Amino acid sequence: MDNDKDFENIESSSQKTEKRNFIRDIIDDDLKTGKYREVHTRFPPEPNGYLHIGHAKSICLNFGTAKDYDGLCNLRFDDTNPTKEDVEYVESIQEDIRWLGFDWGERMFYASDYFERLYDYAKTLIGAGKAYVDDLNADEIRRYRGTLTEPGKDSPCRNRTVEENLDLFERMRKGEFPDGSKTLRAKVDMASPNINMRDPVMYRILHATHHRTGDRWCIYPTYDWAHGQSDSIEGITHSICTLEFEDHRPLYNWFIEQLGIHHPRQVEFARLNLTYTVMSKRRLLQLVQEGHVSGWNDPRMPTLSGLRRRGYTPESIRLFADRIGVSKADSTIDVSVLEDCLRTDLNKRAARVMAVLHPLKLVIENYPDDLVEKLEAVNNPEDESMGTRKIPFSKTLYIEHDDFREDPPKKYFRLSPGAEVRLRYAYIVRCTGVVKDPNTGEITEVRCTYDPDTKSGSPASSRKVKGTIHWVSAGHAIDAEARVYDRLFNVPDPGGENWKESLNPNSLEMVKGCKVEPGLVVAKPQDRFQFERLGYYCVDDESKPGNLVFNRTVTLRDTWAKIEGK
RNA sequence: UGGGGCGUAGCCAAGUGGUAAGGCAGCGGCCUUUGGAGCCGCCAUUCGGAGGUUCGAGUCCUCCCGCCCCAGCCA
Repeated sequence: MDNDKDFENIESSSQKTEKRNFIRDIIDDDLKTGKYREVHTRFPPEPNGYLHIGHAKSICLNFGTAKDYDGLCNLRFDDTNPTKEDVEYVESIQEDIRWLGFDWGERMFYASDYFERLYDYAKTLIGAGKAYVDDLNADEIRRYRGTLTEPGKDSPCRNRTVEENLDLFERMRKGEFPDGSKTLRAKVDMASPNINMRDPVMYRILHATHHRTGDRWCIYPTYDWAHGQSDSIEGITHSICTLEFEDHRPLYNWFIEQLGIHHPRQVEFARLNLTYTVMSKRRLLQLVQEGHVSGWNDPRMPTLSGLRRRGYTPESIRLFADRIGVSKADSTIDVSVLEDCLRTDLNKRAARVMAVLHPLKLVIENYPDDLVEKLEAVNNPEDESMGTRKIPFSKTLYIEHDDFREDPPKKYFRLSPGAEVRLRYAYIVRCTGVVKDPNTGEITEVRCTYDPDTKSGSPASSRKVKGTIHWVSAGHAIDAEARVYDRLFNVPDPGGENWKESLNPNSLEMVKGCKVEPGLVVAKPQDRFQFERLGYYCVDDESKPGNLVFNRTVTLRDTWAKIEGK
């Protein structure tokens, strides 16, 4: 409930007034004509991998649409292939959907719940002369299938009697035949221009242990056979799926019609593609297995667990799903859309804090040696209710290395010899010089003087200076590590066979020796902050008291980088 | 070249015969103790192309072009 409220607050204006898309048009029509009386959808993942942002689009669509129409959405695991599936995945999938903010109530199902029923349905089809046991092996089936331009030809087994088919099918179930030696096929049309109708396989023999049914079965339904009937059994009204299943729809309809059971309506939409990443399970699995990333939840991964660890919020992902819309046109969304959704959300709720990633010592020559002032800082200028805090200020500070240039370019508003800058929430200082390492020439310290009249909040503080920089007090700051993430790939579309060549070698920079304001001692994993002027960071799961680790979630919009880049 | 889909701005996307919403990106400006945020403005005489119907076409018709998917006992 809270989530919904927050979410609505994010997107205030025009966009959220009404979500329009072709699927809602279809539903409106079905409701109006009385084809269906309510809306019942389902999200049907195969538990063979972790969910990614593309699944999030589907989850938001299925759960979101059902909710908006006061309908229901089931979670169903399409677990028809025991050789690829695992409980590890069914657990992570549930966790990710819940985290995203959706709830399937008591309606969590498995296709394997229906194995017995599917078996009976199959016998019904056999009895009606609409399915047969085939002795052809995989290779032979492929050859008999024909090609895109030539029709297939009938299997020699196609005209077995009902009795023989029934007998053989029962013996398949009993385990009398080895893997791959027989299949049950639907008897449709080997000459159909739609290859999916050329007697598709319904059951294959697989002596494999299933993560739920164990060794009870040695024949398993194919997806094509199981999916539509599972939807039907659950009373699904709208089976929303991706485009590649569009030409399977005639087959699914055929099964349903032969069986005379509840007929869901399948609607297909275009799957999500995002720039600078890959989305296929095969490739994601490869990234994990070959060690290009640390795991499924590596913060650079487009998986929900990766995005979560990176610091993405469920609200930002739901907003994203809303903004990109749904259509049937193949599309690739610019990752900046996702990033903007995140900033929109975090800007309103992340507490501001000062952190220096690359510390450079700044000494205020005319500041008393032992004085420590507690200065008041605003926690979030976007939300007054988040209050203020006190931060210590002293003679020796750390500033960002980037915020000082000995030889500043034009329009550089930060510190340089002779220049004045505002120290955020503190004083205006003027740079008086630098101290260099006599051997390396490296700047080890910046010297400055401060103007005591310009303390933040005092009347004279209204004096304008061009720049404001962040800082921490050297004697009070605590150490931290920052993991600065960048896009996983160097190119917008890492497609083709050589996709791994465009992996970004600099997608992770470990920055040790960061200095952060003392209040952060209490930060716990998943806490999110805005490091002022730098970006949004969240505490990593590996972070421990005394060994703080922050992940950079996303940078702030950086106008200066843009100017300097030109 | 069989079948199924899809083409509206750099990227998405509304639009349902009445004169091209919105978002992201980009570009100007205002404002600012975050080069953040916010605010204002600009950004499609035209909807893949060509014909046709109509007083009127992104929407209807015809032809053409381009892109995606399908020949797993994967999903």
